[in-house]
Amino acid sequence: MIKITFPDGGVREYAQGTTPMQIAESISPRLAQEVLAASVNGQTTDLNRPIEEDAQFQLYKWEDAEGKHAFWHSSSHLLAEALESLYPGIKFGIGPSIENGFYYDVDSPVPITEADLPRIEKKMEELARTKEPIVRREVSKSEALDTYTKKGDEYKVELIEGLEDGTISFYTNGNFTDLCRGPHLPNMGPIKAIKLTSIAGAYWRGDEKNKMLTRIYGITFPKKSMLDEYLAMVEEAKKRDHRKLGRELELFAFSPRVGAGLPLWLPKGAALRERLEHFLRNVQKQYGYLPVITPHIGMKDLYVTSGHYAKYGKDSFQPIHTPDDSEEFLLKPMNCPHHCEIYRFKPRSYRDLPLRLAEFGTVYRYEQSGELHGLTRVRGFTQDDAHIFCRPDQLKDEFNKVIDIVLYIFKTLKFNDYTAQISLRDPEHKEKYIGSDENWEKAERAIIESAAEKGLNTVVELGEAAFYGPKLDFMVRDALGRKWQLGTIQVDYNLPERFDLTYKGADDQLHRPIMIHRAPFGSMERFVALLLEHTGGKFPLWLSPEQVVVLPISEKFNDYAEKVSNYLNNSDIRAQVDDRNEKIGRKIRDNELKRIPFLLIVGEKEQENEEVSVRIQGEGDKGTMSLESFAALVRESVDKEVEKIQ
RNA sequence: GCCGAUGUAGCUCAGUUGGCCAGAGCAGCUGAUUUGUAAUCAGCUGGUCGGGGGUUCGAAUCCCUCCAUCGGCUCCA
Repeated sequence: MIKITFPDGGVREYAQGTTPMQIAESISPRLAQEVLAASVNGQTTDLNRPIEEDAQFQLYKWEDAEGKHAFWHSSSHLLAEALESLYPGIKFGIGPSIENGFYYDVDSPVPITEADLPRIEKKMEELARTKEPIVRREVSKSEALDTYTKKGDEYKVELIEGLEDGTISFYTNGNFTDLCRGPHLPNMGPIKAIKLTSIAGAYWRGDEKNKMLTRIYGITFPKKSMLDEYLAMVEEAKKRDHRKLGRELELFAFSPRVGAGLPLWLPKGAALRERLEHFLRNVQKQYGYLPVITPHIGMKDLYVTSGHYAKYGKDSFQPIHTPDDSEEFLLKPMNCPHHCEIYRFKPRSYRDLPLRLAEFGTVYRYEQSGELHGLTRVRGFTQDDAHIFCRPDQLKDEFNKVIDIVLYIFKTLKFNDYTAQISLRDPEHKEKYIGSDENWEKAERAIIESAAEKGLNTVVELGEAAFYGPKLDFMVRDALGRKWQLGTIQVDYNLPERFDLTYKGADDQLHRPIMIHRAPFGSMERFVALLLEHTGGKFPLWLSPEQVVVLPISEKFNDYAEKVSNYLNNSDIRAQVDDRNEKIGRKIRDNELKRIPFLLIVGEKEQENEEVSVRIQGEGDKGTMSLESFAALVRESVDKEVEKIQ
């Protein structure tokens, strides 16, 4: 007998070789129906793999990530089986489960296009209906190699070559056998609703030097209704796409004549951006930042010195030449070298530090054409940049203060579901980075310690560091679940060395300052994009480009409406009058769709009593109040939204 | 940059076995209406069918090419 310990602490005895499925059945037949995967001693496993020893044990259903992944991973095998029967001679790369569904990378002798997806779906449905079992078999490395060499599948051969003997297993469903670690569903029966969502190219092993395979994405569910719900949710999310809202709310635009990836900020977008800048300037002022301004170009040599030219010169807008061709300039791709030169303006004392130089600096980077994406990835953008030059003993404190700023901003703007990502150097490829091992280790330690001190819930990513130093990035998802880096804090020992920055210490010796790069928004463009998607265009009152629109019932009350609007504008409230010759219902509708926070309806009653009739966006009619109390209401609402820094 | 798809009026979209002057709704303009809490009515304007080249008696429709956009991949100082 073996002892099986459950998550709630309960222990039951089973015969040696009992499978997770049998355990589930022994608990309840209903559970056995719903269970999708199990874990034994923390390792997820197949439901029909015998357990030989005492173990910690857990069953997973659809509600658990592990259950979903087993489900989707099996679905990718189902997709592969369908593909193999429809496209003889097709070769397979990898086919994992992902956050929402799964994909399989294939190399097909005939091109597969979007139009083929329904046919493949049908085949998958047909195969799933037979409830074919998924069978695991452990094989030797030589047998595995032999199988795929014979089949002529060079991708699988390459994968097997990288595996250790004794750890290799095959899974078979129907006529399809795949190299796979598992775990899987016992059979394809539970896969009831299938949707192949898209088809795309993907480099083999993620390396652009390799051949591009065809990647087919899909998602499956145990019930048709769940698929419908998922597809409806995706449709709903698309309505919050910042590119769509940006046009509808007249915030920003692009023009092919100006150039791809070069946003044009429309008046309302510019107003919004100005509010955000103003907000951040105030916060930074309280934290002792000093605003500076630097030019949009710099001599090429500046970036050679910083090391950026060697790394990114080829991927930048190419040099701007003087008329006589004697000198070369670069469109500023980053602000740091300019700020280093400000530091060098005069000799610095230890008493001057930390020196915090801040600039809303517009930079230009030649992003690959396929990478451009609305406001989130552009070729010209404005960083809410600052560089903190400090002594080693100040580093931790400065770093912590920057984290405070980022958290304050995220809290104020209600970005609650961010991920704090610590991006470290890839220890396998140190040659991709500049600077000494010692400095890298110091910098990485500083970030890890600060994040821990601030109680951040972090994930560590190796190989995601900047080439000059490690980073703490605040990642936020867009409406469709894609992750974007917003706030970033970076420790840099390298630029101070390259620019030979020094300060005179209390010991009368010259010392090297440490530099912190930081941008709480990341860039104004990306931040506004994410803010748009998170709010669906319903900005907090303090940020709304238009806070109040006054709607006169008819032309007769235009003068009074104008008077109301003037009063509000004099009280620092952004108000306008909608004096179009339209019925009140029409004006309400149009302004609601523009996400105006407050609508004031004024007619005869209001005019007589110096009152306004108030509508709150999305909430409807709130009744009548005096003009003064309405202004007070707006002021209070704004104050509530922006909590003071303690 | 790579793979695939898309591009028709300011916006959303009809229109392809190649064939009369390319359509609708919304927006815009003009007029009527003077309105009480999510679309008043009527008339009118607006398009080198993304750009260029080609095939054809004839191209929005077929081919080539460039540009832009979308979904991925790669990249992201």
